[in-house]
Amino acid sequence: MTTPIALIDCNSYYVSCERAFDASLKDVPVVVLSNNDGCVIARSAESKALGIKMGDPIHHLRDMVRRHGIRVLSSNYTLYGDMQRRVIAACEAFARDFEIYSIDETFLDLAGFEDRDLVAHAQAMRNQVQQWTTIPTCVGIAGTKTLAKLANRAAKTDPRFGGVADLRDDAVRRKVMDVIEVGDVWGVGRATATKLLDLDIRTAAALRDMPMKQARAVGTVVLERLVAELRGEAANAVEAIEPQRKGMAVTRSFGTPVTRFDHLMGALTEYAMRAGEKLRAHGLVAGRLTAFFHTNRHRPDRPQYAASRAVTLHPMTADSLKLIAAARRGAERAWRDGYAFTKAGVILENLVASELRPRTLFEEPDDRRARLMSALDEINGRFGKWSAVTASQGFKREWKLRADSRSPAWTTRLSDLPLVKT
DNA sequence: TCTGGGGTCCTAGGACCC
DNA sequence: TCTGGGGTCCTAGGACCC
Repeated sequence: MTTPIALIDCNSYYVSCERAFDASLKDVPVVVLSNNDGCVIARSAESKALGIKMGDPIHHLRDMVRRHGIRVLSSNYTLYGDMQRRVIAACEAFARDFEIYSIDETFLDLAGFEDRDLVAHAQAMRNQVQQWTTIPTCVGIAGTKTLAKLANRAAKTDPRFGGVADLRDDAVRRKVMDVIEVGDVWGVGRATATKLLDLDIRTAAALRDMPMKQARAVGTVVLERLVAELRGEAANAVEAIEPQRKGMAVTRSFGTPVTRFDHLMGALTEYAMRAGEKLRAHGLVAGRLTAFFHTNRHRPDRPQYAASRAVTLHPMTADSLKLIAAARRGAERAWRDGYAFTKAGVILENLVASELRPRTLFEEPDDRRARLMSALDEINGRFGKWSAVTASQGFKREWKLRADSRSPAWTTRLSDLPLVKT
C-alpha cells in the first residue's frame, strides 16, 4: 500500500489574493495580466464563464472588458508570494512533509495520517486556509502525484466532490479517468496530445492502459513514467527538500522596442543587477552568464534576429558589477544593428553555494566588494528597487515595461496598508 | 499599436581538442 | 572512390510545467 499523497491548489489564485484586500472585486469578472500587461494569466470564475482563456492577449479583449465591466489588474508578485507563505503556514499542521510545487500548489505526504478520514482531514485544512487567508482551495488525494493532480482537477471541476476528491477508491478513480481528456493529464502537452489522439488514445484511462513500450516510443522515458503513475506505481516522490537549482534568469519584454546598443545595455545592466541580488539572496555564485535578446517573434513580416552568448565567470561570482561586465561582453559579441528588439535577458547557470565554490589560485578575498554588494542590497531593499543603481543602468529607463493597474503592496509595504475608516 | 516570466529536461549539429 | 572516434562546449530549439 503506497502512502497517500494530497495536492492542495488555490482557486484562481492571483484573483483570490487581490480579492482578499479589495472587496469591490467580489462577484465580478476579474482578470490579472502578465508582466508588461500582455496577456491574461489569472481569471475569476466569472471571467472563465465569459469564455476568457488563459493566455489571451488583453488587447483582443478590450470590447469584452468594456461590455462586461471586467476588472483588469496588473500582476503583483510581491503580494502573491507573501500570501503563499500564509497559505503554507495554515497547512503546516496537516502533514509532516510538503513539496511546494508552485506559487499556488503544494503536495503533502500524508504518511502517518492513513488511519484518519482523509477527506475530513482535507476539509479541515481547506477551512484553516480559508480562515487565515480568505483563499479558496481544492484538494486531491491519491496514491501518486500524477493521480493527485487528476484528483485535484476532479475536485475543481465537479461540484459533487465538495472541494475534496479522493481517488484511492477504485470505482471513483476509474470513473474520473474515463472522463478526463488525455490533453488535460499533467505532463501531456499539445505535441504529445496530438500524437496520442492519432493513436486513438483520448482519455486518462486510455493513456493508463496503453502498452508501456508504446508509451516509451511516443514520449521517451518521460511518458513511460507518467503511464506508471497513472497505474498507481509511484515514479515521483514528494520532495520535501528543495533540490539545488540549476539556473536562474531575469528576462523582460520591452514596453518600447529597442534599436540602440546603449538602450539594450541599460536593460541588461538592470537585469544583471537583479540577477546578482537573486544570487546573493540564495547564497549562490554562478559559473556562467548568458545574455540574450531577440526581435518580435509574433511579427514574421519584420526582420528577425535572435542571439545569445554565454560568458564563463571565472572565478565564480555573485558580484553584480562582474555580472554586468559579463553581460556587456556577451551583448557586444551578439549585437547587430538595424533590428528592433522586444525582449532581452540574463541567464545564470552552474550555480553553486557560495561557501562551496572552487577557489582559484589568484583569487584574493575582496571584502570591500562584498560589503559594497550587501550595502546595495540593503539600500534597495529598504528604499525601493531603484534607489541605488549603477551609472550604466541609469535612472532613465526607455525600455521599461508597463504595469498600469498594479494593486498596492498591501502586505509588504507600510505605506500601502489598507486603512480602516470607522 | 498591443502576445509574460521563470523554470526543467532533452536533442542535435558544429567547433574544437586529443 | 571510400569518411576516425570520442569527449566537451556552445548555440539553438522543442517540449513541458506554473
